[in-house]
Amino acid sequence: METVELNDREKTILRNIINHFLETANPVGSRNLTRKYQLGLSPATIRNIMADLEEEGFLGHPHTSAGRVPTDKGYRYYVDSLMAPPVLQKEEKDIIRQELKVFTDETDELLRVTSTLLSDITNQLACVTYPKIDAGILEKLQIVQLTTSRLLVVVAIKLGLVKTITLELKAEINPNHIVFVERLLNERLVGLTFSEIRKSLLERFKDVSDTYKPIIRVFIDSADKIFPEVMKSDKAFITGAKNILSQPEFIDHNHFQSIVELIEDKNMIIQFMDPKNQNEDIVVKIGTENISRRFSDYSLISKEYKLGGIKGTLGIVGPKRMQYSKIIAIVEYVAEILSDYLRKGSL
Amino acid sequence: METVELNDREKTILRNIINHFLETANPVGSRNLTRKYQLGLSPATIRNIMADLEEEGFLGHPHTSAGRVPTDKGYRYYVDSLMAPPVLQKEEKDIIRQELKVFTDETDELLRVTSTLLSDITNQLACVTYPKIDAGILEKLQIVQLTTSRLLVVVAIKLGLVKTITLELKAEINPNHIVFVERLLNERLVGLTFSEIRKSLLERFKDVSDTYKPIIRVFIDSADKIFPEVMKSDKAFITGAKNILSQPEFIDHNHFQSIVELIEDKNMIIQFMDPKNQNEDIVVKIGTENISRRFSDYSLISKEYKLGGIKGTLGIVGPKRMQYSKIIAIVEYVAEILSDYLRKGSL
DNA sequence: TATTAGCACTCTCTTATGATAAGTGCGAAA
DNA sequence: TTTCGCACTTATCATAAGAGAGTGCTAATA
Repeated sequence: METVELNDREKTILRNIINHFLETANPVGSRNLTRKYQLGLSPATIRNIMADLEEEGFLGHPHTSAGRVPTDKGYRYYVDSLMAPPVLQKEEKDIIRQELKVFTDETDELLRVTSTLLSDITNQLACVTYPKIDAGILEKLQIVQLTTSRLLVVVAIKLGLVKTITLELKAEINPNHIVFVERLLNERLVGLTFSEIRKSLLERFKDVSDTYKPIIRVFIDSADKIFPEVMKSDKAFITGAKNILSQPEFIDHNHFQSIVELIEDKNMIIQFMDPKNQNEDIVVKIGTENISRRFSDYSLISKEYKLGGIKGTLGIVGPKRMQYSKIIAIVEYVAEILSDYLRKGSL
Repeated sequence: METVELNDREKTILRNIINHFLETANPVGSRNLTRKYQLGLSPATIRNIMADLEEEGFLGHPHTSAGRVPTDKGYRYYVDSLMAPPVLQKEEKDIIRQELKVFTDETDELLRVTSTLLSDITNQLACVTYPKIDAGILEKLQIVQLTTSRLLVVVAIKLGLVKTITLELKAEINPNHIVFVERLLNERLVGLTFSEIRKSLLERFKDVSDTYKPIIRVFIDSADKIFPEVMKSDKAFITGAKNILSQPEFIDHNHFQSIVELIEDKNMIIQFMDPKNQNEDIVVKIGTENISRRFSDYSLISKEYKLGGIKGTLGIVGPKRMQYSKIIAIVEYVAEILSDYLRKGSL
């Protein structure tokens, strides 16, 4: 795709068209545009420019005699070069900071609140994934014996996250053995990342004497559960369906239903937000820029949040027609605050 | 409300009308009825009977010249006296039992799978609440020290459920104190139900020496979190929105949206299924029989499942037009299997 | 007396029709 | 290069007409 240089007048027109469309959701015509913005140009001139912009692929027609609508390329250009820079007012920042000052030590609750906040203030479908503890470093492992054959394993990750798993054993267990195994596991695994542990677990405990073999065996077999890639099978919080559904693009029944399916099948969105596609910066994917065909009518704005080496993703999904500038600013700020909170906060 | 006795012919007609409506979702007319069922009666006669049934309040008209539609009273009579008895085929039972044989020790996962199963086979919105551990008996309490000022409390309930909570302390803690406090808590609380503990906690630890007071204090302050009424704040699994939304009664946009709000605000449904309104038997609430105005267009079928003294609720919500007989049988059987599983199973 | 036939009437749903409004594209004028 | 004027296109809305399904009532029938 060749890069086309737009002159100032074209830029202004394109910016106005998109701004107008973002507000009204109606295809914007030349007449309408001159009435709303003082451009010192007649509708006919605007039409000529519009025709040029359409030629270049920034605009489209729903049908011959409708107004113009931005294409994905148009949105992209808008986000990159035309829109107002994404900044938040001090008051808006204050609100976000306030809302996230929840009293909770539960990761669950914190992430849920974050997601709700994000969906409420952006009016979009929000998603906050669990942090990928894959890169987390094991700080301490403790075993609590629940019954003669059931163990609760407490896994503490550096910097504050805690995870618990119950293990079922076939035979009864000698409490003394547990103490020994616990010490052994700690001696050999503390300081390693989860992914290192999963890879090398078998190797590291080859030498264990037959007395403790059965117990160690269970740990090795359950390694994927105890030291998983992500924190939970139910890997994300998704909120705000009602926001997105009340938008005018969803008068259509099919769209409606596809969104509902999306919400119920969290995996779709989670994949969509896969941190693999994520770097330090905020990610904005517009329409067909998304890998999956199913999302070609939506835009995604997401950002990584992190705590040391442990990363998660948060963001929003919505119709392509959205207030990019404002929402980008919000997503960025929420990610920042959440990272701060995880670093300093009680969690 | 006076009880009206219907004669056999009226019963047959009413049953046929409702059965037909359940299938087609269209108001059923006299002509249509004679064509489908061999009744040995002319449309005119049927019309007379229909008029009688409408007089008694079992049927209604959407408008003057439409066919008849069951009223809530009609459905109620149908469920109580007309429909085929709710029984499942052996194969159907087998499928349910198979599906619930998931390999998991996590309560979360089990309940989620149950909810998914329920919504899939009933084609309705399914809900499975967390068990009310209020009546659960404390079996054992263990404290794991995560850092100098953070504790993980492991609460084991008789019969297999486990709950963990993290506590944040203001001051640093002496590990020896923890061992002492743990013993003390166990000595005085094991064997009591959660609700007993919450009520009497303060009283029971009045005499504790000043050395341990601060730690005990934290436990007393967090009693509602450690020994809560329900297992989790996020108290239920709700699945199957797409099923319910694909039904013909949801062509209407408003209905659509209200359902989506419902799914996001789990509290509504949970209250709706409140075990207080629940006894041993299956509960069927039709339309306006529901307390909340918001549910007057829906029917609820729910049943308690239990494990010793600990009870939860599971069930479905859907449009009043549903296959009552089949769904009642399914809900009943799933509750039974889940109770069995919780009693005998690995959980 | 219970049942049926016949008929006028009502309401919804679909399709056709025409008018209106918003917008485009293009040739010609400024 | 910009603007004007004009023919043309398309969506939207309201209205009208006709078909289809069903009811309610009266009169005839078994």
